Amino acid sequence: MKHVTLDDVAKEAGVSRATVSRVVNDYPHVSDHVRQQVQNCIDKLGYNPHLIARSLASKKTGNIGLVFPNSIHNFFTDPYYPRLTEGIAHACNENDYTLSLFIFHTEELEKKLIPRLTRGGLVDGIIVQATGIDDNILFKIKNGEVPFLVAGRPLNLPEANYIDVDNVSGAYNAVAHLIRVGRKKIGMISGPRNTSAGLDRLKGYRQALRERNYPIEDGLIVEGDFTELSGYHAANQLLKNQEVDAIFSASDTMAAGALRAVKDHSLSVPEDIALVGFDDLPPSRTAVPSLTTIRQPIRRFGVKAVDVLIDIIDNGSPPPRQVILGTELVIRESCGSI
Amino acid sequence: MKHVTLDDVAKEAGVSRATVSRVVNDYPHVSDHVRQQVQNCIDKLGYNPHLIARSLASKKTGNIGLVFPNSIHNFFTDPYYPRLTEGIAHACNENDYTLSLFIFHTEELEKKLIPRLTRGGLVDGIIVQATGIDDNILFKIKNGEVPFLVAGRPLNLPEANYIDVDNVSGAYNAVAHLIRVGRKKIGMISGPRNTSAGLDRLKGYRQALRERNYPIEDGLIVEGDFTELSGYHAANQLLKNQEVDAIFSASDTMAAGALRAVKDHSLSVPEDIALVGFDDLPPSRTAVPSLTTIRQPIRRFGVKAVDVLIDIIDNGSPPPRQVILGTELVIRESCGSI
DNA sequence: TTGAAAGCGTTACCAG
DNA sequence: CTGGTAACGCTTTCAA
Repeated sequence: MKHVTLDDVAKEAGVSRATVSRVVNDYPHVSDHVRQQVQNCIDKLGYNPHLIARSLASKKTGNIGLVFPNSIHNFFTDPYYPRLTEGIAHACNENDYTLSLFIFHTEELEKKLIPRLTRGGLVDGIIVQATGIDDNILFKIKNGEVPFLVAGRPLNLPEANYIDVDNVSGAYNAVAHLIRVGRKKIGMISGPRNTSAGLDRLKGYRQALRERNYPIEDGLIVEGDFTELSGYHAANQLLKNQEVDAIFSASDTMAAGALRAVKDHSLSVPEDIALVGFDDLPPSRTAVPSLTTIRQPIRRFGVKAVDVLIDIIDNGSPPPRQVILGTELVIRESCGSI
Repeated sequence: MKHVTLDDVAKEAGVSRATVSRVVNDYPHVSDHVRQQVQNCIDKLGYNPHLIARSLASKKTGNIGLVFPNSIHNFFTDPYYPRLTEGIAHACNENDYTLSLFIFHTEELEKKLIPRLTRGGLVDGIIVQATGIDDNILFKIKNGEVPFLVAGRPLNLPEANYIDVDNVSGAYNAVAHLIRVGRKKIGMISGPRNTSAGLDRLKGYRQALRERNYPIEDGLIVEGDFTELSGYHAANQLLKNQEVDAIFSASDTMAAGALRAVKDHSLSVPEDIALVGFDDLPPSRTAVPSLTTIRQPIRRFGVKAVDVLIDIIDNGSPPPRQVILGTELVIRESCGSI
């Protein structure tokens, strides 16, 4: 079965190719009568526009690229990324864009594919998850011809278009809540200090303590890498060296590890240790005890990212788009306030 | 900065466009001397082939579509899908294909995009995750012009190309192991009976019992939907109505729920209840107790899927490709045999 | 309101 | 081994 082309329809309807094109694309300046007749032929022949040909002629690919650099090694371990991906995919479909997914596992793959991505006319725009200080992938993308948006505040390219959640105020609210419910010594399991999420959440923690005149001790802060296991180790360290009565974890996944560590120490949450996470991923709701956490609108984040990127594609890059989404404190059992 | 084209390079090198094309695509019949010279100009001008134009001329898009129909509502809740996606994405990149991701949340979206996908010349092939008996999306795709491969055994299209793990023998081995370690009454938390994974794992359970002359009782089988919560409810039901001393769960995620239920009943794993899961997802290793489970090679599954699809794309569809990957019993603490 | 024709940047065939 | 040239299927001016 051969592909039906614009020409076939034109011939069938006895009009020119241009006219059919106008009908397909809902352009004005076509008489109702002709439009109807052409539409009939389209239906009759089962015509579908050839998207590649359209791209070539119109110089728009209708594709958006989503890039995870090789610094993301926990794509499937942390539910955050799938959820983000889902939101972005959904929004792309809604906006008649196709989503191309690039998960770079190695630097070689990056080297090979970035040029193709940024100069190959493959995509109209790129969303890249690269907030790390050493994510030089951003510079490579920046040198290309394709507009891009960073998911998260990019530490090494402050002037780039980006979208992020308000990590500082989120963390601040988490810690402020722990103080409010009477906890005296609050430890923190931070994220990696070479990522903006890690840094900003730590900043919020410090801000809250400072504001209430709590001492800020280095020993109270242990760095994790957003994995469950690192949360477990960090919490162990905290429990062994410090008499904390609360822990703020920079992610739910690490909080799960912390919970495990607390139990291993024969302590209980929230009686002995109040625990607050960050993200509000699905497992946190069903955990025992259920986890108090900072909800970030991951799915909305994805949708908004696509909106902003499309705006950049359509309307040109400057001024820089920098969007911050709010968070929300979700109180459950683990903080001991209910 | 204008895009550098084949013509630009040709002019610069003083040869024809055709020759440059041959160099770019590593074709034979180009003298070493000319090849070298052209290559220099390519590097000098920073030429990158325009992939869309190439697609149009060569009638190959270099794109593979990965489709999750709207029946998949737990894309980000169950780590299985992200992991699969990652494997597929990786394999695509390795093979110089681009992966287009389609997550259909609604039937309307399916209606709108399937034609584009199967007749729009958007992709060279499709991998679709749709094994359910009522996944009519398969028929729509089948009616298109694009070769496709089903991830999992498609219940309603047995003659389709598909790739799956050996669910029957995997489940069989899980239950046989429980029998081997001396359990007498083995309950099962099954998957949905309108999916092949649900059905086949149930079949393996029955097979193992029958072979050892264990009675097969309906009351011992409770259906879940692969979510943690359904595992929790199913286990509760099992523990309330039956004196089981072992539970085989058709997925790790449901096993996590079962573990929670067992603890709620003040019973312990593995002393009172031996527990075996299916999948071997990362959290199962760090669970307390760690989970005995059937490991399926999810990542390899994705890689193999791409291999097979590319084979179909290159070499035509018949004969049907039906690939079954093996599984492996991973013995940890929860079955009580160590 | 419609049609003719010139691209878009490649590939692939046919001559030489 | 190399060059000329016709596709590929569509969009987009420009004229009519």
